[in-house]
Amino acid sequence: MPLSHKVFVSAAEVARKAGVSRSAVSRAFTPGASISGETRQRVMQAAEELGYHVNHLARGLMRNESGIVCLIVSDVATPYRSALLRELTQQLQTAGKVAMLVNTDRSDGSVDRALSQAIRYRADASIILSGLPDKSITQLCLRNGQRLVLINRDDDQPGPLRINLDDHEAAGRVVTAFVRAGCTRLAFASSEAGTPSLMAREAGFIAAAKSHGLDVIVERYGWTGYEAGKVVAHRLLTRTQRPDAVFCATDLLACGFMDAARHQFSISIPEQLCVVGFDDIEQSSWSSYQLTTFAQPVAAIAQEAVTWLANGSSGELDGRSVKLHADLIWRDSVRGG
Amino acid sequence: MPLSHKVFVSAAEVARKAGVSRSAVSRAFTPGASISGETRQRVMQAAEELGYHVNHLARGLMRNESGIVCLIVSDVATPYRSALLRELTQQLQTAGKVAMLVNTDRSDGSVDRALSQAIRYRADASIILSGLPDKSITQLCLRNGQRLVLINRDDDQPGPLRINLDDHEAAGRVVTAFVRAGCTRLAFASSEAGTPSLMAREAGFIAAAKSHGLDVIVERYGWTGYEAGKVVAHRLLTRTQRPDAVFCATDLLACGFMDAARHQFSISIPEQLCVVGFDDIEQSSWSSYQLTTFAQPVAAIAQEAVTWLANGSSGELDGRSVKLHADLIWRDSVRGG
DNA sequence: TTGTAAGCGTTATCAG
DNA sequence: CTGATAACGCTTACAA
Repeated sequence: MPLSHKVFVSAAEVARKAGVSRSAVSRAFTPGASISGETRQRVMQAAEELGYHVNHLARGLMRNESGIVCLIVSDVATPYRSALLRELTQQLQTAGKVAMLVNTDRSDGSVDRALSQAIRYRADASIILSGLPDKSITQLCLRNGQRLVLINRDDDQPGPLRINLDDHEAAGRVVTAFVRAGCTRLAFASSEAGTPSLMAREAGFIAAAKSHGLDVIVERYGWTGYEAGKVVAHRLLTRTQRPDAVFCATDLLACGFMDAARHQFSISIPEQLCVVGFDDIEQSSWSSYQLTTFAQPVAAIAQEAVTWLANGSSGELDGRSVKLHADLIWRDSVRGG
Repeated sequence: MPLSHKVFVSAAEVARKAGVSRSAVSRAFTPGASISGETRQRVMQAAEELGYHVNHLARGLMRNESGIVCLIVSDVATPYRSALLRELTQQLQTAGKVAMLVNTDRSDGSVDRALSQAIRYRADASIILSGLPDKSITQLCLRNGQRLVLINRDDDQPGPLRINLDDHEAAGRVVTAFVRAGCTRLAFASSEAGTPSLMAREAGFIAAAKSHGLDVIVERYGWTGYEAGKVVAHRLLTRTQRPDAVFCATDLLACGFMDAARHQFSISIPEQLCVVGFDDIEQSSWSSYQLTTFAQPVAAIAQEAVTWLANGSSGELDGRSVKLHADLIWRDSVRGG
């Protein structure tokens, strides 16, 4: 138990030292407040000497605005997730907010518990990168004036800001690329996670293939990571009719897939097999992979979220649905780029 | 500007609905408080129905303990950093704390600004993963009862908990491995970041080499990442006396180094060149690299930090220095593992 | 522009 | 075990 006998210096002490009232101190630290330059100077100097910092807990209590934005995410250590996280925290900071990071696992109610945490700390908003909250808790947040951003969750509840990519359409472009490269035996490599983005990519790929008169072999395994890519590669590449083009739902999966294809099956990419991924993680640009893939517009996603948060809520249900474009980055894993 | 006309439900409302006093509500939500099972029931039900959540801003104000721990870090999107971040946030959460994430850049005073943020939110502690704070602000934190953890910063200020690895000694083990593999032309590949860990690895490597009567070629470039590894590889591998063993200060650097060596210089690893890295990021275990490297004991680091925080401060200067061991993970980038 | 005073939602203290 | 009351550190009418 921390005894912590009242250690932080308070505005009252600064006021006393500066010879002004507490309100003056408060005003000195409030951007647009009506205070004379001279008193502000005096206050600031006293604050400096005493090492005073405004208590944002108390300020948040009064203003009914904590400045905290809660980031709810699982698998933080994953390249795409951590890139998005970096972008989000940075933009949040420059917007004068502070990020609270809550890790979720894939267990039931994990996101709901995270949102409760956000409510307890009276976060101004929560940004959800993983999982989907229960409808009831979403309502609770909204009712309490806590704003919600759903990234790549493809939900249709009104209220939250929903930021999504054009996964379906992007997947169609993969088919075009494969067909142009002369591929005919298409496969889709994915995981069993079944997230909206994964489903959309799969559906879009299959639909576009069908319009070209082509079938798609779909293989899914485990969680969307490197290892899953290897497993799926084994399943796909030991078939009698081996595919000559595979769209991997994720770059991480694609890396595992390529490694297995090359090192265990001695298949050369793109000569014998074309591969496309999704996310454009850093590793995709490494010489060992040079993966053709779609770029997650992380900066744009973060900007969309942060500017929406910066503009105060205009009504109860000010949530919109934003669809962002994923650019195809051509590298060397598909013939005829 | 959010109008947010007092939306969150307060303890008073719960008290009224449950027909008890506010204190009863408070007690119902305080683990070891003296309250009868029956009233707790009544309170909890009313709270449930109203959607009440304890306001941690107010609680923190009273208890003088916010439950917030501030994580100060740059380059969050980097594999090793994000892995440590995941571990830290998870363990913090299970310890009942909540993580506040503050991103720093490499500019001057960046860490100090981050610490100010931590102070404003009255964080119970700050964990610093990058950079080093100014001595004055460190003192300010300590004086205010805010605890400090420095990870891999190798500082000697009293007060904070300092968690470091045995970098120097580990680097010595690399030399042994290289010598055993029959290597004689040693090189050290690093960046210009000049962090304590990097310096320790370099010094340890050179010292151990000298004790074997060997010289070390040192090459440093830019910031510690994949690209730097490629640049350093170019410099090292175009020498007339090409090294036959290189210790890379970081796995990310090693990946870039290996890719350049193999794809641009057609050097085979480990036959013609032995490589060792540091960190054991996920990519090091991928088939394309199979890098022999040192494992950062991220779980142990996080545990050390969290348990120290959990045990309340026993005095002003309760900081200790902890030295953790980095295990050498043998893979295929060194001959004769 | 400034000071006074009220109030934000809690918890701690102290009677009962 | 329970309820009133006084803090906690701040902001913000309101009045001067």
